[in-house]
Amino acid sequence: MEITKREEEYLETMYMLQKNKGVIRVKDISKKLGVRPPSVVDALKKLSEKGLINYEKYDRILLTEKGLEIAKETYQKHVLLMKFFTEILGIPPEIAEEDACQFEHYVHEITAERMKEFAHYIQEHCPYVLKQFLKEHVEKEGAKAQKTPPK
Amino acid sequence: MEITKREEEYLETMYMLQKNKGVIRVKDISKKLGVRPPSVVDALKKLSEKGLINYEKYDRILLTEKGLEIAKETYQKHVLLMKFFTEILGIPPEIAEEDACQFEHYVHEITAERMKEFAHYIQEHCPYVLKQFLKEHVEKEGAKAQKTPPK
DNA sequence: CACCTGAATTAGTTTGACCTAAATAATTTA
DNA sequence: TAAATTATTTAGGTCAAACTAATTCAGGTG
Repeated sequence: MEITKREEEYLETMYMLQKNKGVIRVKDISKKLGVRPPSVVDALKKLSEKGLINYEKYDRILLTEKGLEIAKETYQKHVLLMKFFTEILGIPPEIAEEDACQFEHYVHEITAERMKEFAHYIQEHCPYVLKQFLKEHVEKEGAKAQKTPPK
Repeated sequence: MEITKREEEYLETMYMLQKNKGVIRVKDISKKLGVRPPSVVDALKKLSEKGLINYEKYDRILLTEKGLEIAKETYQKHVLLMKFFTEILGIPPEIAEEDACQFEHYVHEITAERMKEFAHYIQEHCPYVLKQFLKEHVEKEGAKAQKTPPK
């Protein structure tokens, strides 16, 4: 049984809900993924058939061992990509979030790993150059974040 | 009318065929995208309805102004991502190719642009650190490429 | 010029992922 | 606890993107 990118997304979302709210509800998945509740139920049934979650209707939803594993892997890639986009490239969080949310499902293991290594390497070996790059390219967001306007 | 990621992919492929072979054939699109010819024909009809290509059955296929524009944009992102993955991260071309092929359809303009700027910045401001990073992380491919084994 | 082959197309299905509207279950509250 | 509200589920679509099998067309060759 193949697992689709979208199913990965569902698993990751459920994992995060579990972590943050302690419980996984259809409504919350629906909200997070921007789809209607019936679509979530469809997905839950398929994930259940594939043995990635335990799901009985009107009952609580739980990730299985296998589902959890996939969710965690995906989530880790997400975090790693977010760090790269925000800390190295200086992309605003909302945009980085969207980019990461897509790329996490496609990026090869080696590429993800290399991005992490690169980030560390640069942060260690030329932090000043990185700082300078960010300063030169992140004026707008810096300005927006400014709570007290210069008088 | 919305344009899908997959349609973008078709346009990009046709653009490349046009550039390389001078003519766009169903069979070649089929081969490049790894789908059967009828699927290509389906796609061509839709793209034609959306005004992105000129297509009459059994006739030659041409990108319209609008189709060409989208194809070029996508292609440019592809090239840029390839450069980043191979020249900055040292990812092997075949893998970089696959990553780029997906990400090019999702990445935000700002992120793509920033990657380009970052690449230039690093190459200019700390080329030695970059060289060192690549040397330390690209041993395997280097070894594989070695035609004459050290005796 | 008729035939053959390979390319392109049509017809008819399938699958994933979504939707709306309507029904049912669970939970809250008066 | 009965009624009202909210959450979840079912039923019945739609749409994009693919597929196979069968058909039609175009170009080259005997």
